[in-house]
Amino acid sequence: MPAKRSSVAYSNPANPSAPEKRIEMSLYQRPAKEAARRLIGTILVRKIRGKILRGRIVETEAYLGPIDLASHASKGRTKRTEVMFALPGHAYVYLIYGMYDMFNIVVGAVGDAHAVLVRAAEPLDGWTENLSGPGKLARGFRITRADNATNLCSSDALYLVQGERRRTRILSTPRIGIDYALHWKDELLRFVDADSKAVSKIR
DNA sequence: ATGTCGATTTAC
DNA sequence: TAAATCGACATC
Repeated sequence: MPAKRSSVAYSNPANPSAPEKRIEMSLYQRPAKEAARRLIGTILVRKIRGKILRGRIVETEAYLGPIDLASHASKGRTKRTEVMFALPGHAYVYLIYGMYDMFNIVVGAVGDAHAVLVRAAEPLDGWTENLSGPGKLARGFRITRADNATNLCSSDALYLVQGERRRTRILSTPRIGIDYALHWKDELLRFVDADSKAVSKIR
């Protein structure tokens, strides 16, 4: 019997009877700058080894495809970047510095190669874990390259749901760790929840 | 086949 | 301030 594929999951401990609404393609189909901003405050859900890990996303960065010198897509369509060019709504996970996996969400239209790097989250449900920083976030959620190309709209193990509806002050800043990217290093493509203590760093 | 370097983290 | 650690990519 295959697992049920539904956009609704009943796993909100704060209110078990309240269905969580899955983030669907309509959000992922937006350009990276817009998607990155809208993803602040949403909840990342990971089901692994019979457990559910949840965290509220508080920091993201937008990567704008081939024209963006900070994006891997600027190197062209390769085996590694193929998912970015072909699969909006799917995960793009890659290894950096030989030891950290980076969790990205492919966004935009097919061929745009836009992506959003998820950089920090607040652990929920009493889960105590430092998720402030992209390497630590992926490690905490047990996300690895094995999760590359996962469909976030249909996977039962990795997906996003709507956060609690509330006003969230969002700040934009330059992106972190891309000083090599010429003028692109100054673009305001990093988004943070201005009131969260879980943001990886101030700037 | 070989050299360079990174969308980071941690320790000194 | 620098090491860790390895795969992607460019170049030879």
